[in-house]
Amino acid sequence: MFVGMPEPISTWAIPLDTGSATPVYVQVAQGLAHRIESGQLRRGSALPAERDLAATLGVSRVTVRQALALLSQQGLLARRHGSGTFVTPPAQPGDLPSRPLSLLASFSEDVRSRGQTPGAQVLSFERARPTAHETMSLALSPNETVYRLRRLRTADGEPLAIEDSTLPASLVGELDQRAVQDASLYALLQARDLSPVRAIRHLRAVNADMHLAPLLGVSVGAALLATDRVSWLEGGRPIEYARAHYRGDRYDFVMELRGDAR
Amino acid sequence: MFVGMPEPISTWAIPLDTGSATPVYVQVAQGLAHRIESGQLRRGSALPAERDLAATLGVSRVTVRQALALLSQQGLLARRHGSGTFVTPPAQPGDLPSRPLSLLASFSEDVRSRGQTPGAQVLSFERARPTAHETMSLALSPNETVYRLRRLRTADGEPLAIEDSTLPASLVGELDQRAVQDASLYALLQARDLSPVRAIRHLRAVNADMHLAPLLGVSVGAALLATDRVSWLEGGRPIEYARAHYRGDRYDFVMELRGDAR
DNA sequence: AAGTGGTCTAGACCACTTT
DNA sequence: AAGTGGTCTAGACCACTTC
Repeated sequence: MFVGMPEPISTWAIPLDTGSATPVYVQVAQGLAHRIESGQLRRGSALPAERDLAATLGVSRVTVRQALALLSQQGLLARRHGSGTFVTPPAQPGDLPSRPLSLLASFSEDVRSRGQTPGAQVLSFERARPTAHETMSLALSPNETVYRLRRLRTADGEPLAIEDSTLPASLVGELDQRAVQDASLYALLQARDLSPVRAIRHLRAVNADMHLAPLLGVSVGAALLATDRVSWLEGGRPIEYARAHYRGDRYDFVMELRGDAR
Repeated sequence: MFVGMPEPISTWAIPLDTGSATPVYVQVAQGLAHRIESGQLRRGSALPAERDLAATLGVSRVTVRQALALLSQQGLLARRHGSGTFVTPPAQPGDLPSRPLSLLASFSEDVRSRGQTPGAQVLSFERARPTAHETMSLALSPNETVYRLRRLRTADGEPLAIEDSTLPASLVGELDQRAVQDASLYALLQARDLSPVRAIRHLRAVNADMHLAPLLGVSVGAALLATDRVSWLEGGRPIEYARAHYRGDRYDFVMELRGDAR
């Protein structure tokens, strides 16, 4: 395809060794990755169309797509249907602004402390019987019921996390969807004198599955920071079990550790 | 392919709506995911060969491969070249054993506290000029040099993390590869009276890139828990900057939070 | 309307694992 | 030797975005 004068096509030439042990699509991916990491391809710049790349490299379009998929999985590229493929070097650890430390803070406080505006959108709300896992985590007795709340959490309007909260109904009293819609859940608990004083939080990294990916606006397989948290009241009774999945590209978790090395 | 009597092929039938808005490969993936999540497919059980699945479903093999790739990205399936495709439901948060809390502990202590045996394999060791990021993190003055150490960290012999450590040469004194080979780095520092008393740690979730994936024995795109940590001595001087990438499927990070809710 | 990425096909050959 | 997943091709049509 001849266009006016965009970029010399020769810029996109990548030496390919078809007889090599490393697959062609990996060679293509490495070639492009090198251009990105060395700064030859600026953030946001567009790649040639798949068909053009295939033609200049002398490989099939499917092979080019395999290479682009590989780089997209790594977060180096973003593909926009009908528009093009663009360079999106992921945020480097080094260029993160130093942020306040996360303590026993709610999502809202956490986001606010980062200088952004928190938001929530209730995806589901129900009163139900607890699962086996919830029963154990919240130290429930048989026949107790729980409130279960799923919210999309946003920062400056952008999806940041999916948060699933479970609270023992017997402890929090009556709760309806309206009460939980706008305000911070912690603020609501605080109003009822149910502020947690201790929490244990697990953090893991997982790949986004088909259910979570569309909710967060990421592609399947994107890295998510998954956290499980159980919070206790002063007296030692569990008040909340919360599981959250944060977008890996939009969130980092900060903690401070003190004490002597042992 | 007719084999003896493995599984009725009809078990693998998935209703496909070729005219639907959702792509066929997604439908296939959802059908398989449902079987896995509902427990119809036990952990470790093998799927039919790609060619067989394609034949029974009436789609091309490429389409089947797209579906399997999707599930593989989510960690539901493991594909073994020459052997087959197997069900590997990822560890659920709920079925993790409760583990001791991570404090200001070294990797070795951390792994040991989980009841496993830590190991290390030095991938590279050098004395060099610091990068701009290292200079800032370690508060170095110009012209200072650093030791840079890259190690594969293992638990019970299995790859668990890649750890990149940077230490100011002026502070730690002479260091050679032998000294750093077997022992814990923290133990070595402790011997020189250089135990950190405070650290700040950032955690994020990232997708494994082409460099890290093979080192950790995971596929490109697998979720990794990335941590950045700066440690300080009693006097407030930075003694170590460490970046680690943990396998998301083998590691979870635990922390305890105290204080009143505010 | 033109250009882009997304999906799908049918077939081929290679590389690895198991028997 | 047989069966498996891995790679690659050439071509087709669809869906979305931009002009």
